Amino acid sequence: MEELKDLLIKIIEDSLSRLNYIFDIEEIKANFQESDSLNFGDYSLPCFFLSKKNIKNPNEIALKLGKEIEKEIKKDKNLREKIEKIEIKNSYINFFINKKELAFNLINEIEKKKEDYGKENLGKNNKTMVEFPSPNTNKPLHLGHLRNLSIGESVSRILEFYNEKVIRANLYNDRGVHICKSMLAYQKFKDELENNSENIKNKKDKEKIKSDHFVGDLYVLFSKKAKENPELEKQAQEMLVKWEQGDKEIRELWKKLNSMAITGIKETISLFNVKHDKEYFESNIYEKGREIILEGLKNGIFKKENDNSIYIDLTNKGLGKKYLLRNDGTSIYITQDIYLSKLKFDEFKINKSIYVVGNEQEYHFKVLFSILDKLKLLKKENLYHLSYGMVNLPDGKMKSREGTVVDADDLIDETKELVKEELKKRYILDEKEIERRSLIIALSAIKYMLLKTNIKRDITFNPKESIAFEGDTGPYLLYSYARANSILKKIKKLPEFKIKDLKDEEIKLLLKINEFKKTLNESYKTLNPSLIANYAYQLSKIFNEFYHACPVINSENEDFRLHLVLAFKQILKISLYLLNIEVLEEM
RNA sequence: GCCUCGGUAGCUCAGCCUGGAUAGAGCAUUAGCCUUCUAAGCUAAGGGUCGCAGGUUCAAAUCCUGUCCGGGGCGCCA
Repeated sequence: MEELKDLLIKIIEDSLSRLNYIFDIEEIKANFQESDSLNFGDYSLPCFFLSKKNIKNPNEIALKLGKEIEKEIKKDKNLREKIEKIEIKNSYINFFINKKELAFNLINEIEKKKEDYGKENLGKNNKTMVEFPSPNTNKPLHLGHLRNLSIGESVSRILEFYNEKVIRANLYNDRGVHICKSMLAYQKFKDELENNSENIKNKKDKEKIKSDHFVGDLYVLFSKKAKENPELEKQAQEMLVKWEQGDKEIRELWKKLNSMAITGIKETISLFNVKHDKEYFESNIYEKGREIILEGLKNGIFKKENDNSIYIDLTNKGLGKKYLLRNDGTSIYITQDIYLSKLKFDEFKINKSIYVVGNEQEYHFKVLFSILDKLKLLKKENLYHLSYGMVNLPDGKMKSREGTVVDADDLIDETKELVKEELKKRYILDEKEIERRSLIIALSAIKYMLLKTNIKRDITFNPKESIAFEGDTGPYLLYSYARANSILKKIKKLPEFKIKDLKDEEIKLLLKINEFKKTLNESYKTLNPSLIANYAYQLSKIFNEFYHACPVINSENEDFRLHLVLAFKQILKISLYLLNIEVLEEM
């Protein structure tokens, strides 16, 4: 395609010369554009830029130049085959490429490469760690974590598709006052929690509360109690001190609750089809990093306050003053992060580190990366904060401590139940198959909902309007896939194909399939899965239009259309794989 | 106050980087289409000061400046 573009630009250049027009080659390149409208051709050249220099009406220029180009194209056999026609519309010269040749090449390439179609070696020298979703261990995952998981996994897959070696890492924030709150509630109000079902949010199965939900319920109960009795906050702080001193009883309780939380969290992560290669625990590293800070102090990168606390002055970078060690010598959050960032590179010999973390922490990462850079420990260009927007509720932010969160497990369960109803309405299936399909469909709905919005933007999720299954949704994509499959199931062996005249719907589908590589490349460069999500939807939409306009089986063009459907199916499958959405052969 | 992200149809969002021909989808509303490959589908209609004001340009939702509104951040919290 690129070659054709260059060829055309050359022709334009020659034609302009022959007509004695004044022009600038760079201007031609800048104005020459691709188009995705069937009416305006595949490429076009607006001629306004020639108007001033040549003191002529742009329409007139387009007309003359267009004719000259047409003559030129007719002379060249290669171009004659590739360019079907050119049209002049007002000040535009529109080029229509030969779709038959495109169709032939595209379909053959997809059938040859199959699930590897679109793969590139751009990232082959990269070993990249992607860290996500790094939860706190005092509560179960919520919808915000699911967005994080969706983005982290999808980005990992996109990187792998371009041949990067990816290490998926998760950092458990398993220590701190937040855990102590759950622990304190356990000591004081455990019985109350268990005897009063109103305190238990996950009511579906009271006998067997999921372990992380139990810890989370304790946390919510703590907050409730602490409102009435502020003394509790103080006690939680005291507990943290005891924890740090290694108090045996406290440590035992901590281990117990932590393990409950982490077990439950892992179940959810695994249900979401994500598997981590490495787990870090804050409790193991929270005291580390002090040596690095002291070293930096010696080198004059950090400064000491009168009270002995240590800080870095980043005022010249607009980041202000940031403390790194307290006056009692203890670490701060960022101190351990400096340590961990370096550890990742040392342990895994990676050369790129991606942090999938919400945009509320942008300042933190700017500071972190600046410090690592100044210390010459790591280079800024190898560190990337993949920042994404918050998931909000219609009345504002989700707050764990108040219990106003959309719980991940509950959402998956509830969505699954709705899918089951839909399935029962439509098809007769045994219970096991309903279970299997409903989970896949429910997850597709949730994942797609979370990935289709540009990652930079906040999402407003309305729990009252349950997750949709129609229109721009995950199930629509799965449905389109299953539809394509049901056509292909009808034939035993794929015939050879010839391409006759193409209908608009066939051309549109071809052109959209042809866009896949470009979209994928863009999403790799920008680490933005939403581009692929939107592409998958547009592709499916065009397929459904094709489906209605062009019968396949027993049609005159059956052979070609079968191959076209197969190509569509392949591209949609790859797209969905990159979004971590599993497909169903039958809906 | 400073930094940052956003403001496009009633609602949820594409498009903006890299300016181009009538601004696109979905939901919701209305009207159609299932003896033919899966109706979780398709077709059509209505619905727009692209926050506002300037500027650059032959051409601005897109670039620049200012401004208003909203989110987030600016802790020896994590």
